[in-house]
Amino acid sequence: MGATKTDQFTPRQNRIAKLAKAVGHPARVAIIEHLLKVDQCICGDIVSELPLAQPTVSQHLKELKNAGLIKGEVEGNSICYCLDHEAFKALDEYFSEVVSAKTSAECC
Amino acid sequence: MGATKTDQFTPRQNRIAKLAKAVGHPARVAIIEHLLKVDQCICGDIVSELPLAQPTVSQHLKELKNAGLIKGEVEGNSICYCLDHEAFKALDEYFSEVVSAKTSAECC
DNA sequence: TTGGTATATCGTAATATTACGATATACGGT
DNA sequence: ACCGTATATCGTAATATTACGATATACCAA
Repeated sequence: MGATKTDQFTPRQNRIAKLAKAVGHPARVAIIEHLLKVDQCICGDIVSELPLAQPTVSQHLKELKNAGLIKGEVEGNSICYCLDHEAFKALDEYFSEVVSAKTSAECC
Repeated sequence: MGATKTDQFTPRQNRIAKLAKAVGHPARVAIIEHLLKVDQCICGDIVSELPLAQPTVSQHLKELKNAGLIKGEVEGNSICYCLDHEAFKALDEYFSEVVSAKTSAECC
């Protein structure tokens, strides 16, 4: 026990969960924020922006990439990562749906 | 080591991460979906909708509540939980911002 | 008050995540 | 070829999450 029963849920549920999970760490939120701020692909400098050691940052980047939130490759002596717009759009659409489906029932 | 360094990040980063993390499990996405579908507070029946045992579902509900995504209380022999609209709005706004901040730089 | 039903909590095993030192890899400059 | 810089991977310790059986709690109905 302990492992998530991925196969028991729908592909959509798993996809949203995977994307949201990747956003579910402040370091990764900070990385996303930084990618937005520099308004272009990261070419170095991520580590110095975060209060974490270099291997830890690398690991977070790997998870963001694995979840499909960022894309890019290492280019020579620096990395070139940027946000994957499609993934964020999927999240945006999901939460828009939830918000707009607001029910009239407010018993709590 | 191993614990998230929460105090090293901004409150906003931590808040978004906390909310997103709570969505980051397919069982919890399924619970949210169910809450939307029944279009009202849950009055029983969550366990039978999910492929998980009752204590596990209860634990997931606790986490959703702890993160602020749902609110409600136990009422007699059934629970009365519903989505906390504000929390989802916060997520919606966050991802809208990210999506709309799409940069022209697309080097990857 | 006893029994049935519904949810929560406890305890705990299996697994996953987080963090980082040490080390590997890869490129650019000299 | 060698060095400095930048990123990735390995190994591993600390912690968190996930899942569920057993049990507790709370309510309603008869």
